[in-house]
Amino acid sequence: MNDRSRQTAISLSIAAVERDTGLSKDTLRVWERRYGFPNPGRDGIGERAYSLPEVEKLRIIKRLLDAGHRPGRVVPLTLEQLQAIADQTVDQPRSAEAALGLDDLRAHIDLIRSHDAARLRSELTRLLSRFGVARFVTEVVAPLNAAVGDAWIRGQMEIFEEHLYTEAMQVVLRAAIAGIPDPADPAAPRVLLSTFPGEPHGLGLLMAEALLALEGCRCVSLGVQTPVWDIVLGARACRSDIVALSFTGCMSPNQIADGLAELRDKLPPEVQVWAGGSAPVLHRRPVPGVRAFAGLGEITAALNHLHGRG
Amino acid sequence: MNDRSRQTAISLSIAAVERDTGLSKDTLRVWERRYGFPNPGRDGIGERAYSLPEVEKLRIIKRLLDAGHRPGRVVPLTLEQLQAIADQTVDQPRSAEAALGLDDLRAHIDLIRSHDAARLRSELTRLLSRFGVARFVTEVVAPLNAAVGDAWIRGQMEIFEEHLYTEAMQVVLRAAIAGIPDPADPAAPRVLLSTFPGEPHGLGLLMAEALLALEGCRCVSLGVQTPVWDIVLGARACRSDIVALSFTGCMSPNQIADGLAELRDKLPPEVQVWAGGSAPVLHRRPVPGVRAFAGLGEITAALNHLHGRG
DNA sequence: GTGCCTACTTTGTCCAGGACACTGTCAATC
DNA sequence: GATTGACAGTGTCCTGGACAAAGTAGGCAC
Repeated sequence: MNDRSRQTAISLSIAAVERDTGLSKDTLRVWERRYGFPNPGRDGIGERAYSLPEVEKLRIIKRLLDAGHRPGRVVPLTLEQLQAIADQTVDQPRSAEAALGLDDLRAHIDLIRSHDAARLRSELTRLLSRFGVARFVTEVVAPLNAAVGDAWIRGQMEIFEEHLYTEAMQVVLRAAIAGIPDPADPAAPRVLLSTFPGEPHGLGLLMAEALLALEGCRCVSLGVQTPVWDIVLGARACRSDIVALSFTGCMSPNQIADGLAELRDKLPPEVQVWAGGSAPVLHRRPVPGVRAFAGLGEITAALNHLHGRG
Repeated sequence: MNDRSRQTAISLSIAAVERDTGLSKDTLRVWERRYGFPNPGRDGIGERAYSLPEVEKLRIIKRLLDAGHRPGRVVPLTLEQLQAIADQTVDQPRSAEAALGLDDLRAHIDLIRSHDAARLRSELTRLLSRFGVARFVTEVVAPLNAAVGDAWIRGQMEIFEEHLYTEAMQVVLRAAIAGIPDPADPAAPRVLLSTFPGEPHGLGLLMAEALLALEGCRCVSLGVQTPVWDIVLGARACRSDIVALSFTGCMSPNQIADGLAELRDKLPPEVQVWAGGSAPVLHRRPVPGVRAFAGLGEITAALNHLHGRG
C-alpha cells in the first residue's frame, strides 16, 4: 500500500516492481509459482519484497519478451545466459538510416550524462537547424530515443538522466512544431493525437505531430494517457479524419491490442486509426481496421495514399 | 483475457474499466462485494461485463473521490444524488486577484468546450502578449486552471476537454519560457523542477519555471513523476540550489508529506526545498525544512529574500 | 518441401474470499 | 480546547484455482 519503509535501497514491493518493469502483479505471482523466479523474500507483514538484482533481471526478461522471446524459455535462465541472448538479439538495425553515426550517438548519450541541460538543448537545436524538421525527427530523434532506451534497460542511465533528455527534446520538438504554419487548405486532414492510459511517453506523439504538420495536416494533440472513451469523444468533437496513437514497451501487449480493438469499434468507420511506436505487438498481432506503422517514414506514404484516394 | 467478442458497445471488461476510470481491478471487485455497486453482468465466460451507464457512474464517483469524498458515502448513492453533491462541492472563492473577471473566465471555459484548439491557443497567446509573462501566469493561468478543475469536479467538462486545455496552455507557456533569455549572472540560483510519482500534472511546473526564469534563475526541469531518489541525484548532478516541487489534489496527503520528508532528508541541507500547488496538505501539515508556497506571488518574495541573504 | 488441419502446451488474466495495515472519525479524558 | 484510544472504513496484498487465446508440433494430402 505504501513504499516508505522498503525503498531504503534494499527491496521493492510488488506494486513498485509492476511500475518499474511493466509486468503485472498477476504475472509476477504466476511466474513465481510456475518457474520459481522471481523468488522474493517477505517483509515483516508477509508481503513480497523484491531485491534489486531480481528487478534488474526482470527488466532484461521484459525486454527479451518484447523482442519476441517466450517466457518459458527465458525466465528460468541465469543472468549470464540472458545477457548473452540479449546481446545476440540484434535490435532492429537502426542507425542504418541514421544521420548520426554510432560514435555520434555515443557522444550524445555522453552529453546527456554530463547533465548540462542548456548545452544538450542547444546541441539538439543545432541538429534541428542542420537537418531540417523531417530528417531531424527520423534520423536524429528516433535513433537517439532508441539509444537512450537501450542504455536505460542496461542500467547505464539513471531515471533523472532520461527525464533530462526527454524534457530537452520536448522543448526542441515543440519549438520546431510551433514554427510550422497552420495549413491553409480547409480540406487538410484533421489528425487527433494521444496515447492510452498506461503509456506516459509523449515524445513519439511530438515526433508524429511534427511530421504530420509538415505534411500539411491539421493536428490536435490530447497529450498522453487519454482514456479510450475520451479519445472517441475528442475525435467526434474535433471532427478528426485520423486518430494517431503512439506506443512504447511500457504497456502490455494485451492492453494495446484490446484498447485498439475497442477504439476501432467505438469510432465511426470513416475515421482512420493509426498506431505507431516501438511496441512490437503492433506488427505481431495486427488489429483489423487499425493501420500499424513500422517507421516514421510510413507517415508520408500513408498521407500520399490518403490524398490519392480522397 | 480479451474483450473482442463482447465490446459491441454494450459492455466493458474489468481491464477496460480499470483503464478508463483509474480504479484498480481489486477496488472494483471489493466495491461490488461491499457496496453492491458496481453490479456488472457476466459474459459467456463468466467474467464481469460492465455496462456503459455503470462506467459513467464510476467515473463520476472517481471524480468525487479525487475531490476528497469517501467511498462509503458516495458509492451507494444514486446518479442524481451524486450530481447534487458534485454541484454543491464548492471550492474556495478565488479570482480575487484575477485579471480575468468571472464572465471572462466563463467565456474561456466555453472556448475550451467549443473544441477549437487553434483558436484557444491564439486567444491564450493574445492574453500572454497583453499581460506579459508574470501577470499572465499569476492572473490568467492560475484562475483558469482553478476554473477548469472546478468544471471538471462538477462534471461539466470531459477529460478530453481538460487534455485539450492542458496541451494548449502547455504550448503557450513553453513558448513564453523559450522567449526568456538565459541568465548572464553565473551566480544565478539554480533551480531543479519536478513532481513526485503519482502527480501527472505539469502545468504548475511550467508556471513556476516561467516565473523563476523571469527572476533570473537558471531552471532545469525534469518533467513530471520523478522518483524521490532521482530528484536527489538530479539536484546533485545539476548542483541545484533549490528543488521546486508542484502538487495538485491527485496525490494522497501522506504521499506528499512522506515524500517531502524523505526528499528533505536525503538532500544536502544547503539545498532548499520549495513546494507549491493546490494541494491543501502543504499548509495543513508543514514539513520541517520545506518551504510551502501559498501562491505564485511568493516566489518573487522568496527569491528576494534569498538574494538578501546570499 | 509446402500447405493445412488438429491436438497439445504455454501463458496471461480473471475469479473468490480472506487478511491486514493504514487512515479517518468520534468520543472520552487530560 | 487539545490529545489519546477505540473503532470502523478502505485499498492492496495473499492463495490457489480456472480457462481462453496464442503458440507449437504432429500428421497427412499434394
